[in-house]
Formats: sequence, structure tokens, C-alpha cells
Amino acid sequence: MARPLSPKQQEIRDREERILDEAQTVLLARGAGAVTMERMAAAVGVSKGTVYQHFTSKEDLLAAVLLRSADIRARLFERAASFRGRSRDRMSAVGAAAELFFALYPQHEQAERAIKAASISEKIDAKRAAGLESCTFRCFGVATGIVRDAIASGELELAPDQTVEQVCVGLWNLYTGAFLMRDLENFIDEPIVTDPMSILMANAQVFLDGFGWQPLSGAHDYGAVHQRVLSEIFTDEARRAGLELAKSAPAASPAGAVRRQHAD
Amino acid sequence: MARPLSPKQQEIRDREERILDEAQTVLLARGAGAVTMERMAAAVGVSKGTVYQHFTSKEDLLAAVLLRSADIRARLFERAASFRGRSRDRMSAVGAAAELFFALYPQHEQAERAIKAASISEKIDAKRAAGLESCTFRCFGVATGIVRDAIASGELELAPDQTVEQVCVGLWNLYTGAFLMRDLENFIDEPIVTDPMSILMANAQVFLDGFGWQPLSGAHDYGAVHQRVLSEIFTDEARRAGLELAKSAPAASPAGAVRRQHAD
DNA sequence: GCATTTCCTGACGAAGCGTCAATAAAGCTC
DNA sequence: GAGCTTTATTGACGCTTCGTCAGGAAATGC
Repeated sequence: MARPLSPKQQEIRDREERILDEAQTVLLARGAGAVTMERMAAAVGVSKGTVYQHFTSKEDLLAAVLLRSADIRARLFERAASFRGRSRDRMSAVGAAAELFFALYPQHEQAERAIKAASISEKIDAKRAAGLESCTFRCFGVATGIVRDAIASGELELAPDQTVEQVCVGLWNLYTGAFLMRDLENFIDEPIVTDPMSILMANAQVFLDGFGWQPLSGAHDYGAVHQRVLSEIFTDEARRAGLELAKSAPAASPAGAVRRQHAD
Repeated sequence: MARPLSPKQQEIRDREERILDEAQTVLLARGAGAVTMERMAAAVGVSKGTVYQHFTSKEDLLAAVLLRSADIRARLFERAASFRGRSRDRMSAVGAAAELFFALYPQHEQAERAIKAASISEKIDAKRAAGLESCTFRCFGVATGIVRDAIASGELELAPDQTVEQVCVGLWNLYTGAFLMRDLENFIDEPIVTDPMSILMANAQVFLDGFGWQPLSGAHDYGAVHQRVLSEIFTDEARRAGLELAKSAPAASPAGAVRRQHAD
């Protein structure tokens, strides 16, 4: 794939990664405002002009940070969908992937909002923008696939006015809303909600119950499914996120998501 | 209340409103980045220094824009809760209020994210920050009150591990997630979802069905409730938002929320 | 080793934030 | 309304950041 790499080209490629690492770190620690091109340049020992050879603008740099983690997220979703179990178990696995991702890459949502808040789609490299979109589609694709499987197997029966898309959009909204809340709460002295993340997991199940997706949460231990997903599919990620993996205890604390620097 | 107002003081007060109007307009039309102190100053015919006499920083200005609409939202929620009907009807009325608010003040969520993305709670006047928090509490207070009423009346029975807070947080997340999606989609050429807003209304009902909140959506026409809420409680606002008020047609197009400049 | 291409640099202009000493206006007192 | 005090206003200034670009350095090809 990447055979003929001159030393120089390798150096350039490495440098780009190091810039992205630095941007990600600063983004997380001090916010998008603190990610300045000069700081990035200094961090990797080049001048500002060189950074602009990698990224056409500051927004483009943030978009690149975003793309890196968006791809990881899509991969996590795809792995989650491979979980062996009933359709709703598989959707729960995707939920676990989303939570894991949020725990491991807390800067992702932040970067996304920072970029889009600035109203600057033109300032981002077209290829990168396309890549970002494609990652989102992959995530939605995984989810819609599972919903379709559920319908095909008879475990989910949608009302005439309900759509496959609606289920996925609802879950997506529930999750992004919770992530947004969690981020915004860092600014408030007395938080409105004690632990948005564990509430989120419960609410996702309530939402699926609302569609009558079998088996309902009252008849099936989705906490245990969550634990199985973590230990069978996301062993490594769960460890890195600092979640305890209960052996098979039915409901050990259901995942008080913990902030962490990204690794890898 | 505001009796002894010298002409000068009145002028200053008016000017502040005009600055906020201008900021709101620019924010909506061209994003937070385009709201510059100099532009605001020019718009109302004063110098930059004078603007700083009203607002301690750019973020403080945005926070002031936010506070104005946050108060309106809280009022809408409170009015919605006064809807005569069963507990779940009243919660649906609050949902209608949220949608109406989003249609009438589309810059609100945008401003909120812009401010909080900048990581600068210190740069905002303490009184204003407190005001903002209090508006959020009022909104949550309305919602929790309705949930408690529902439990008291027996229309809602929560499982042992479910809480009143959870219901409210879930709805809140669903709504803010949908609003976020809608805002972000302005940047994508081919939108992922056709109409996030009408999906949102449906999903909120699915979510409440998931808790078993009576009467379930299959047994009650919440579309009709929505119409009643608009015509009985929010006549004026619905007109301003450009929603058609169906006479009593069960399901006229359920509210393709329409962007509008704010008025009033 | 030399020519060509590619990469790197840092000074520069433009724009925005927030400050402050100087100035103007308003308010007060007699 | 003259004189004094307080309050409001101005715009130039210092600082930071973005993004550019001409000129110089380094890699590459032959």
C-alpha cells in the first residue's frame, strides 16, 4: 500500500500525525480557541508556514483531527454490529461502542461543534469534508442495517407511520444530546444532572422499548449484554477507557464513563 | 418598577436592546464569528468603547443574547404546563413549546454552543451566568413537575431503577440532539435526514411510550393534542413561526419548522 | 555536481479583542 | 446658568491570531 516512501516523505507524514496529536491534546485540555497554528508549529519544531502546507486553515486542521476519530468511530460501530446475538443485542452493542468512543475521544464532539459553529465549510479541504461525511454514513449504515435485520426477523415491527430512519435518528439524537449535555456541564458549577452517561444507557433502552423491539428491557438483561459486549468485542478499548469489566455480575456499576487522554 | 428613568438612562437601555437585536440578527445570518464588537458599535452608531460599557466581552454579549431568549423559553414552558389535559398531554405541550421556540429563535442553540465551546465562563458577567442557569432550572422544573403529577395520578409508573430526572433528561437530550443535528445539517450538501423536526415529535412519543406513560400513543391522538396546544396556548407564536393551524384535521403536516427572523 | 523541483521560513498585512487617557456630556448646587 | 462633579464616550494603542508570500534552503533527478 505505502511502499515507495522516501525518507523525506515519511518525515512529512510523521509530522502531520504529530501535529494532529498536539492539536488533539490542546483541544481537549484548553479548548478549540487554544489551538493556534503557531503553537502547533512550535510543538513539532517547524514554522507556521509549514503547518499551512499540511492544512489549509485552522478549521481544516480541526477537521483533520475530527476525521481521524470519526474513522475510528465508524470502525467501532462496524465491529459492534458483528456481535453475536439478537438484533436488539447488536444495537445495544452499537450503543456501547458510542459510549466507549465518547470516553476514549472526548475531544471529538467538541471539535465537531467548534468547526461547524464557525460556519466555514469552504475553509475545509473537500476531500476531508467528504471523508467526514462518509464516516457518518457508515455509522448510520450500521444502525439501519441492524434495524432492517430486526424487522426481517420479526423482533421489531414498526407502525405504518414509523420508519427505519426514525429509529436510528432517535438513537443518534439521544446520544449526541447526552454528549452535548455532558460537555456543557463542565461550565456549570452545580451540574443539573449527576451522571448523564448512565442515564443515557437506560434511556436508549426505554426508547427501543417504545418501538416494541423484542425482547423488551423488562424481559432481558441488557446490562449483562453491555458487559458481554465490552469483554468480548471491546476488551482493549474498555480497558483503555478505564471501565471495570465485571466477570458476569449482572449489574455492576453500569459504566461511569471516565475521561482519558487518548492513547494509540 | 422602572419609574425614575432619566432620558439618558432610557437611551442607554434602548441602545442595549438595539445591540442585542443586531447581534442576534448577525449571529443567525452569518454565525458567531461575524458578531464583532466593532460591527455592533457601528450598527447602533457608537464607538467600540461604549459597547464595552454594556458587555464586558464578546462572550458576555452573546450570553446576553442567550439570556433574552432563554427567559422566553422558560416562559413558554411554563405556559405549556398550564395546558388543560392529562399529564402526558401537558408534557406534549412542553414539547410543542420547545419546537416553537426553536423555530422562533433559531439562533439560541447556536449561541449557546458558541459560548460554551470557547471555554470562558469567567468572561461572562456573573449575574448573567446565574440568570442563564436559572432559566434552565425553570425549564427542568416544569418538566419534573409534570412527571411527578403523572406519577401521582397513576398515569405513569416508573420501574424501581428509573427516576423522574431520567425522563426529563431523556426528553431534553432527544430535543437538543435533534436541534444540533438540524443545525449541523446546514453544512452538509446532502442531508442525512429529510426532516429532523417531524421525526423528533414522533420519537418523543415513542420515548414516553417506553416508560408506559398512559395513554400510550397508539391509544391517543397526540398529533391532535399538538394542534390543540398550538391553537389554544400558542396561537400567536404558532402564527409567527409560520405553522399552519389545522382546524381539527387529525394530521396535517406535523410542523415543518420554518426559519424566521425573530420579531417583537 | 549541477539543475530543477519541492519544501521551509519568518516578516507582513489584515482583522479582532480589550484598554485607557483624554474629552464630552449630563447632573447637581446655588 | 455658572461652576463643579460625576458619568459616558471616543478612538488610538498594544496585543494576538490568521493566512500569505517572496526569498532562501534542502531534497531529488540526472
